[in-house]
Amino acid sequence: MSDMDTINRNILRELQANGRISNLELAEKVGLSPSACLRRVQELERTGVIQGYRALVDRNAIGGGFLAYITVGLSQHTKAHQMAFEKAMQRAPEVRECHNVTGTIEYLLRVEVADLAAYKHFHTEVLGTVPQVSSITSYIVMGSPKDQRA
Amino acid sequence: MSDMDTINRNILRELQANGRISNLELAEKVGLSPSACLRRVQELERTGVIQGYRALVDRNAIGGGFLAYITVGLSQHTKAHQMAFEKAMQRAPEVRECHNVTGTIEYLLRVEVADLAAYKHFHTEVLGTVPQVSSITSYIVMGSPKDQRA
DNA sequence: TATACGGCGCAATGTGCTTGTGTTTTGGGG
DNA sequence: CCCCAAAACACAAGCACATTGCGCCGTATA
Repeated sequence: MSDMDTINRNILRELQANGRISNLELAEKVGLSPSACLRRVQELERTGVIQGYRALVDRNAIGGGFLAYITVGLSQHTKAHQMAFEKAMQRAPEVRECHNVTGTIEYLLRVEVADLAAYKHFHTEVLGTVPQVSSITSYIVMGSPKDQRA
Repeated sequence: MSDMDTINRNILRELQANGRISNLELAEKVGLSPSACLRRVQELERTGVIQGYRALVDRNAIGGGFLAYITVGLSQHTKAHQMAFEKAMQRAPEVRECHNVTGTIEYLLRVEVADLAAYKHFHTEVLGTVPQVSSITSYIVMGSPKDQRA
């Protein structure tokens, strides 16, 4: 296991801010030689601390300008029903995140679609056709004052 | 504006899956020469379609193993109060996302902390000290069957 | 103190990025 | 149907960077 010293924390912070920073620049920022820095990054990747790298794409530019969070309650809480629901969410491309949560409902979804019409389609044709869904509450995102998704 | 043809869509798809793919490999996957591919990527970056690159870090490895979504309702809906609340969220490092949403509440937060104790601290010391907060509902994430955050 | 070990810096090598240039393709008008 | 202009592409050279082997040093252990 790679120990979490200050240098590693700095490396992760820099890579979270800019995943494509060159190893040279990264090494300088954290105060290491390029080789030592690279070895630490590779170790972090190998041990799974760094799970991968993603490009951040503007949703509006690719027809995903409509964003909503949805809470979903199930009428039955058996493992089989949960698995069935989760499978359905896996298949739906509009669903970007599906969290199993505590509270008055069971699931919290993040849904990205092109527009309100597409959202209605998802709401009725996708969520509406999954059995055991007992409650659906939509929270349409009007803006995100803070968004550090990575 | 860079037009969204099939090649560009493929480029974005590949970069969302692997933000550090080499330009050579990316070019081969989308069926272009390396130079043409690089020019398209640069154009996408220049026009803001690609907003940046991030490393995906395992939260458990850096002491952020406790994840929750929180819905927040305000007692007053004036612009000044909203701004004050958003400012407070900007300052709180535990808050990774803050969405302004429609519905029975005003805000949806994504909060990442180390453990339940840290969560309690955030709940009482941070959220509890912001005026105009009238309702707080926590949805603690037990698992994420699907997570395509990027 | 001797020794083993882990982490680091240095240097050389290979790989990929990057840009200028010529070529091909595409679209509109004669 | 052909021609021309503009955009997109492939090719190649130069260069920067990633990558790896090696020796050094500082620390822990017996």
